[in-house]
Amino acid sequence: MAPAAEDAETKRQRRRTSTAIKESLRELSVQLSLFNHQLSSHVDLRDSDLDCLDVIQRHGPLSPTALVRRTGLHAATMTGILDRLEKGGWIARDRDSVDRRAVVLRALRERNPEMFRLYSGMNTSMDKLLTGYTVDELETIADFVRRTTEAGKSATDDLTAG
Amino acid sequence: MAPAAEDAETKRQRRRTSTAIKESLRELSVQLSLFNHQLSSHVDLRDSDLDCLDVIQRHGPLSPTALVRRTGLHAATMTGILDRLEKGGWIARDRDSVDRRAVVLRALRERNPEMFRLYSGMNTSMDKLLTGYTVDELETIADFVRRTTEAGKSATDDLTAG
DNA sequence: ACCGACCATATGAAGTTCGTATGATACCTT
DNA sequence: AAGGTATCATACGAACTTCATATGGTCGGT
Repeated sequence: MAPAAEDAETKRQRRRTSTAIKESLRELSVQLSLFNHQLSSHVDLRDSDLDCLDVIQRHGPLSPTALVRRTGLHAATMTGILDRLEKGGWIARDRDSVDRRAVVLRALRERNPEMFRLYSGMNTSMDKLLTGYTVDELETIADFVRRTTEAGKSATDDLTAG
Repeated sequence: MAPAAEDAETKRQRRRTSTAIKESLRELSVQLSLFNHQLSSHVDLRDSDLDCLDVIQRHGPLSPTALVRRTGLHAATMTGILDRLEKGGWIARDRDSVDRRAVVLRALRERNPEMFRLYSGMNTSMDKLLTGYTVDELETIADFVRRTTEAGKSATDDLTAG
């Protein structure tokens, strides 16, 4: 925890490091986006398709409308994304048993090994990188990443609305 | 620093936390990509355009070819991206004074305030979030973000080549 | 049983992507 | 110094993607 009061030098350092983190985070974002782009082209999908696939895997099963709300993408665009994901065998579209207008998106597992292989370089690098930290540091990092994701979600929602 | 030897319980915890970090990182990546998408549409650009703009701002001035190499995007696609960035007043294309085939890309500052405003929500959230950490924790985080970016760069290059 | 709301997708215009072609310039080899 | 090859940025065009709007089916309240 940060102490109740900090001396001037500490405050200066805090400000400098915070700025560095925010700048690096933007650079990380760019780099991950380029990584994602390479990933996409290797499996014959567009960049956002993988984003949607990830949401379906993580938070599914869910409906196209729910996915539209969560991602902020256009509904008609989503139909195209889901067409590609379905054609590629990444997801299934099931009819909702209750609401017959609705569709339920379910992630399939068939192509996971293929995906895992594309991730293996990044995965190995991360494992190596993480061994350099204490368990306490790892928990700090885990917490930071989770909370930054939350911040990203709010910021995205604000832009989607505004 | 991690101690030379860890007991079994600590090892278990380390493994669990590392996995959590990697999973959260993927989620962060998705969230940042969706944020980036909203950002892009607000300034009438495509997602990758902002990635390229960021690289030009951070590592420029540089040539289209250098940018193609750094990002792994297709050269013909890059022409389109640069057309949009130039038309929008984000960058200038200067002729290289030495190599007359070449072009040098230079970031302009005119629209930075506009961009800054779109970032302000995320920026404020991050500032709030970061006050919850000690200076030592902040440095751990800064280091982690930098090294993860490096890992991402290598992993991207591997996919681009392979 | 109606009616307004909602769900997913169809439609088509405008724009994007990417393999390949082009024209200009640089540089190496002899 | 001239020829040939490589490299630079962009043009071209076919295939595809995106998105505003339209459509047809289904739901739920009254």
